[in-house]
Amino acid sequence: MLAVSPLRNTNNERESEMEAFSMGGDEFPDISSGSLLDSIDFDDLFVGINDGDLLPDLEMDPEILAEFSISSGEESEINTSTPVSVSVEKVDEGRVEKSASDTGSESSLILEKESVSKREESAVVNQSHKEADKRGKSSAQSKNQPGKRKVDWTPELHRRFVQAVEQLGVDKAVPSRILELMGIDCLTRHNIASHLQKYRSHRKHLLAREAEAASWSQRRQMYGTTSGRVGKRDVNTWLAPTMGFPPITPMPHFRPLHVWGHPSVDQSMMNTPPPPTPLPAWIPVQPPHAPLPPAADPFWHSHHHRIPTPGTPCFPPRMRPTRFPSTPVPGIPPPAMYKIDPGVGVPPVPSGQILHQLPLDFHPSKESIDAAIGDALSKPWLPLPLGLKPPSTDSVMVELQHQGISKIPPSCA
DNA sequence: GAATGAATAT
DNA sequence: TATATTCATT
Repeated sequence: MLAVSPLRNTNNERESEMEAFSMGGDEFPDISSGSLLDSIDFDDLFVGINDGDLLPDLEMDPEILAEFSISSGEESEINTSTPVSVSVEKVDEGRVEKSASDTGSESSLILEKESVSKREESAVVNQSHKEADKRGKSSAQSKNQPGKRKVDWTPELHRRFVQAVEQLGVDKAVPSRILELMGIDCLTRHNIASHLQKYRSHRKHLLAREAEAASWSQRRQMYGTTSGRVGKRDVNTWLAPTMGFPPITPMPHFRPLHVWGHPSVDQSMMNTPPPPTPLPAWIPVQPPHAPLPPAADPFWHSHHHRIPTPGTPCFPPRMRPTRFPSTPVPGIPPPAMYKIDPGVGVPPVPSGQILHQLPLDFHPSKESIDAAIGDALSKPWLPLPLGLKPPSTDSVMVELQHQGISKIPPSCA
């Protein structure tokens, strides 16, 4: 069972950038435990990603979402020292072939679809048709030769990266060690260094914003604004997800789950209410002072995440939304809106919180919407947040319109 | 010489 | 924008 710590929304980002999200409890495995990461079923965090049926507009096959790609100008090769299934895609003049998988016969896609709970790690190497230059080296040696390969940091690869960084400690994580822990031979220290640079940069950014949020919190207290309630309606007291970027401090007794396989989150984020931020106009039916969806981590907006990545909030599987009319937004086709009736066992999601964006046709049948929503809600871990992008014509926004919600359903325990 | 990380290039 | 590459530093 997950105990939910005081959860607060940190929606203070004006840049549509994912901030932090977390839920957790003291019943998570201790952070100091070496088996912590192993104890987490990361696939639960990615529920929904592999729902190919709901994701018709992916620019790549759903299975690749959990894979990483490396573009190469020549052959591809992956050697893994860890039990990571590796799928190698060769792309040669439009021809794509899967050439390897630890399943021996099935692609990781199939495995992921068939077994949601099974942790599937896979890698994809995409090879471009650029001029090969082996320079007399073996394929392993020539991997990632300058200008030859480009590592595509997919969620899965990033998760492994984060896992390694956390294992080492953010301050002690250096490329060589990270590479070692990741156990993906097709990566080079330079690849890691580059990504680490970005990772640290983002971490620094988060720290700065956290300080800003803390400042806002102080101001709100000074001005007597009660956090968590505006008027008669509760607003967000729940912390938005922290995407795959670094926990700032260890949390020995608080193990929030969040996306990207991040097993931990900065505790300071857990107690920092966001500054009031104007809601984007495209979000219909927003109550006054309703919180924004959590600002998105850059990874959320990468090409891998054109669909929402599952976050931590969870809903009772039995919950079903009911439709309600949406408020038209000039210039933006009104998304199909659903409300989720207030009920017991729903996490403290704020009113107005976007819960799920379903890449459906804009005018799908009621049945298909209901089926899609129902499918989403049936998952113990609902994907969220959905970023701040306006609903596209092929998406359906699901928005929580009610609340009065205070406890975690047993399904999340 | 290798590793690192920041700056810069692509 | 994301990643690769360069370069100064250790």
